[in-house]
Amino acid sequence: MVRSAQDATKDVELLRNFLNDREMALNGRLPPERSLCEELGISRGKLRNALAQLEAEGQIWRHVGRGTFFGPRPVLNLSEVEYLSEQCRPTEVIEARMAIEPQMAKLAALHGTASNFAEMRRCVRLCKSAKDWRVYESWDNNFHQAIAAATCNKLLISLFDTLNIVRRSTVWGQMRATRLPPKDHKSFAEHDAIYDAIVDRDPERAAEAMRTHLRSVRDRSYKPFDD
Amino acid sequence: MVRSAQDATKDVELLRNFLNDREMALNGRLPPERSLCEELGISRGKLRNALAQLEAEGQIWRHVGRGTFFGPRPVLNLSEVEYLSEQCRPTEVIEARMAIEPQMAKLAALHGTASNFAEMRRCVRLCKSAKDWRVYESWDNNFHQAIAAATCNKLLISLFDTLNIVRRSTVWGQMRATRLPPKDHKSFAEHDAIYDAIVDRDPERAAEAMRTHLRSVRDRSYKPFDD
DNA sequence: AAACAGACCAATATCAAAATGGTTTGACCA
DNA sequence: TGGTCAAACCATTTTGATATTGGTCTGTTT
Repeated sequence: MVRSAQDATKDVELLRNFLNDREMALNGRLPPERSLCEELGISRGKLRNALAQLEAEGQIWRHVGRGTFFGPRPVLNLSEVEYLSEQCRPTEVIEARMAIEPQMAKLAALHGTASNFAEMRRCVRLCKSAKDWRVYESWDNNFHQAIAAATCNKLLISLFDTLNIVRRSTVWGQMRATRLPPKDHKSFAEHDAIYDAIVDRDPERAAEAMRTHLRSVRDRSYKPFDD
Repeated sequence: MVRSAQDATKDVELLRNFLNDREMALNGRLPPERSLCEELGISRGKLRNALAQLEAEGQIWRHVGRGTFFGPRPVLNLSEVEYLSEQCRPTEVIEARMAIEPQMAKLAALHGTASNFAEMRRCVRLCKSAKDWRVYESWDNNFHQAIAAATCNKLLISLFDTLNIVRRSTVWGQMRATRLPPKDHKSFAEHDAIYDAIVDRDPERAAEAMRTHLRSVRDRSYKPFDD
């Protein structure tokens, strides 16, 4: 027993030294198991035991067909938004929106440019004049996207894009109760409030207006299920 | 002149009718241009002009090699984090973290489970005992990821993953000034504060502790450039 | 009983060929 | 002269067959 345990730790150290000598880069790929076990002079079973320990420590991660990689964790984000859409309940989506979009409105008020504001104004206007739910949703979507663009932060814009795709694919098909959006749709005033606060360069008011808008959207969409 | 303008709008209407008759699904793919122009009985040039107008309206989007798709906007998120990493300056990354992570801490305090807390405690402990910067960063990363997991929101977790990947790839290689992390590293107390607030189920305090931590990280990392 | 080598499996990468949106060219026509 | 059209060409992406890779099982050996 002691003998085999010593051997196991010995194999792990052999592997550790190999990684240190090679000065593996982050996310660098290790040689395939079949090559590596030969290179280290140990059997594939021994090698796999050592790899398993390093994986448990979070030093490497493995994936069938791809290989073994040096790094702290497997990359969970699959970019398969369809997968996310299936996994996410609508309440999760609205929760994520309420966590992120007010902050984006805040940054939009701080960093937005004149052309950002013009685009937002255009979206608000076309949203009001929409004669079809599908067109309305399109410009409502463009409005929120314009706010994201106004943050002037490419990373935030990208994150919002994925959030937005998931939102659209979960909400799509809902809201067919009425054929046309009403003239006095509640969102119109809320859009105006968000727009005004951002143009006034008032971050806190912009965030609060966005929260109010999202609360309204949430209550309008999920009230049937809540009560 | 009037004649050609009329023809142009006529082509657009022809295309609109085609889409309505087919009842295109969201993100549905249109036939290839070469087939569609034949099917509609117009030249490819005319078809492309009509498609261009619909694209300007945000009704469709096109991509070389992929096709023409029905939907409000091109899908910007390429999931190519490497691209984002090149496009994003470090200040954008820290800005995005300060926008999102405090909200996640808040939700973690609301929704976290006992096993989430245990994982967070483990990360904090192993972070303190790290004898190497790389190991320290690994457990610091795991700690923030545990907070994301505690939100119990798959969408937020996924968004945080991409944010995190970009962060790691831009920050990687920095911070080689000292060989080992100091025993009294400032982040240790900050991690404790975040962990305590979350376990105490105090959302506002958790968010504030996270903001403090991120401010500290930002000042420590980018002070050389700011002054 | 444990370790090993080989074979097999499912998932992924790889690479050439086909497909697709975008552009240019030259002929044709009003 | 200005516009239209068809064909060719380009860069990018998809597709499909093949090779590669981590994970697993089996029979043999020690």
